[in-house]
Amino acid sequence: MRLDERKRKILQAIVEDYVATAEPVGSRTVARKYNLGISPATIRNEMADLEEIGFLEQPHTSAGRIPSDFGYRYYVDEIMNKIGISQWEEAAIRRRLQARMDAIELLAHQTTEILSEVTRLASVVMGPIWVKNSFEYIRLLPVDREKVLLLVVTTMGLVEHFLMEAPAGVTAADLDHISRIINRQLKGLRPGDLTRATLDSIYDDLAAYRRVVDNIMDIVFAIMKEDQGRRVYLGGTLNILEQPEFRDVNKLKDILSLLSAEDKMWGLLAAGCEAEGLTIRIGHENKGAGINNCSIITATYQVNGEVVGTLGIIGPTRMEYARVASMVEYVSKVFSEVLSRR
Amino acid sequence: MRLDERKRKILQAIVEDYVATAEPVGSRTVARKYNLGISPATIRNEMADLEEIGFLEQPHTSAGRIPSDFGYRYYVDEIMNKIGISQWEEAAIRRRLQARMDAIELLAHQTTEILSEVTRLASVVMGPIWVKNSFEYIRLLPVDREKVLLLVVTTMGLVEHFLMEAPAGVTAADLDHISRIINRQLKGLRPGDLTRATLDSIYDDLAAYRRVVDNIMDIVFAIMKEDQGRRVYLGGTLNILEQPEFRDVNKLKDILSLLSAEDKMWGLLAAGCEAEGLTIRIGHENKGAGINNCSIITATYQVNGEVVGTLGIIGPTRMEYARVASMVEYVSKVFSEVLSRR
DNA sequence: GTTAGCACTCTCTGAAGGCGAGTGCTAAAA
DNA sequence: TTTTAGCACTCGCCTTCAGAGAGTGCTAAC
Repeated sequence: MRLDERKRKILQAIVEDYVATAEPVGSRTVARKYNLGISPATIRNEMADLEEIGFLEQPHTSAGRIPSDFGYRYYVDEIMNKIGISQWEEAAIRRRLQARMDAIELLAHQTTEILSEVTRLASVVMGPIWVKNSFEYIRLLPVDREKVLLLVVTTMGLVEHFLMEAPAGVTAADLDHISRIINRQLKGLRPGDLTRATLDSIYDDLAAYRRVVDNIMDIVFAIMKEDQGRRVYLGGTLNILEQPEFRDVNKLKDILSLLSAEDKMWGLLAAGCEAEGLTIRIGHENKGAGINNCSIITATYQVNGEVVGTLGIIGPTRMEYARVASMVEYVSKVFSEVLSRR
Repeated sequence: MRLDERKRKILQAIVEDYVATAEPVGSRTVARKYNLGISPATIRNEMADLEEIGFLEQPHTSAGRIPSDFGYRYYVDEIMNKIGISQWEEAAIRRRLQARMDAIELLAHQTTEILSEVTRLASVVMGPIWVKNSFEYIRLLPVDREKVLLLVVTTMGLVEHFLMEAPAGVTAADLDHISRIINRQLKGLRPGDLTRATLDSIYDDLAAYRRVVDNIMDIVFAIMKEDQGRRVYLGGTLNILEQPEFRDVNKLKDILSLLSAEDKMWGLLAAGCEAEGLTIRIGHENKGAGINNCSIITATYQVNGEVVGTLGIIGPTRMEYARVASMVEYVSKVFSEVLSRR
């Protein structure tokens, strides 16, 4: 199907305007916004033609036109310009995908999923606060010609392990040397304590192993950097749609914007951290947050006996407190166990 | 604040009815559904009292009552029965939290998040199909007195690693022996090929190491079991709320039920697997699925050159095809790279 | 102290009518 | 022959209004 230039231009204008506004596009709009040098009446004629061959549709007699599936298809195949994405966007995507995720992050994610599944509410896990946690030591174990296992152990007995690549020339003795130096420099450091000077000093001492050390410090740094703990994991956010109180679009917007504001969520969850165990906050008791008609049930969780965070659910004040509280409590118990055992 | 028994009963009835129905509760309803042996008129009097002390509210003059925040607070503190959760539920939670998640799962999750962030649409990653993948070998490396590193290598060059506990008595020689036996039995097996007989045979040969072998086979089994690949990862589902086409609650329900139906989603995504590279399916072109007005853009991803799955986004037919297609394509490229490099 | 009866209040629903956006057609202009 | 201006017409959206229904508060009787 071949369209003349003018029809293509009009189809393009309609598709792009509709994509941008989600409103049916009228002939006047096309004439005004896209200077094609023709009058609305002419455009109306062309639009009638485009409708006849099935590229446009009218929701009702006196509305503008919207593209049909076939119209989009033609647009995609014949009209649209394949725009590339910017270097900046590419870099952002690449960086995010290559960022290391640690085991706790994974587990937290898994936990939100379970919590929201059993409670049918939106769930939250506050990433652990590591204030009382500090660097203990790393170990490097050769696995095969190109792979080395890195273990990072902290005072709370948590172990993170990573399989990394290493140039073939690095021997077991080299690895021993590297880990000794790093351990001496970092021993006892808390998240946030890692300074530029320490890093430089390590690189000086290990100049010969630049590539391997790069890899190691990448990981150690990711584990030790301060803001890592300030994460909030969300799950089951779609469950809130099931609640009749959120039929109202405005209330929905309110709670969604709260949920996606990490700092506010952090504040709300940290409040539950004061007392060990279960906390139920009903409606206005969640002060500060711009939410009404919502309750939050949280329970603290522990790593090796120390309270390091909270997890729980958010739902309308109208909720089955007894059932949900038991669920939250139990999940926090198992979560603590699983964390402590690693 | 002390309430007499009858007021407690009435408050309880109202809270529980309102929790269940989300409708203001009238005196008639309380009298009919909760046999308290008193008439609606009496209940009305009591309700007026409860409203006066702030435990109940009236949305408007001639509606039933709903609990206030204080009412819920009293209910939670003084009335509700702390019901435990069933053993069955406990077991389910525990099982889910202790289930192993492999590295690909983690990466897939991360990828959906990135995709939906850059496109502002709901994103999907179809878990890899491992048909052309088979078991190559495991390696067991002692890490310290109680920990052993398990590496599972498959023909596509993928390596999964796990840190597991082992009884102190197991020596390096033992581990060597164990891995030799397991490797001989499993070599070349595909996902789904692992039979009961093979398992039994392994346990026979390694009866002495029952506990360690249990741990290992747990992991290997998780990696090799057939349906593992049939997973679909979702991300950014809340983004669909931003689209004006889903203001309509029914359309919203439609797409949400589609998104949560894993088998249907799998079908839709597998369709994009036929041709390597980018696939754009507009509206009705997504046949079979009960969705209208939705388009799906997917791109295949590879592990070491082999196409093993697809990832992409779902949004209204009204979408910025050019921009979104570029994003999906680029993410699939980086995802392939990251997967292949491990 | 409890209950039946009754007037009253307030929301919800559907119908009716006005408004406005946008079309299709016709006839004139280029 | 193509383009444009003019105009009547259509149809969804919004507001208004009345009737129905649910639930209350008050009063008087039990």
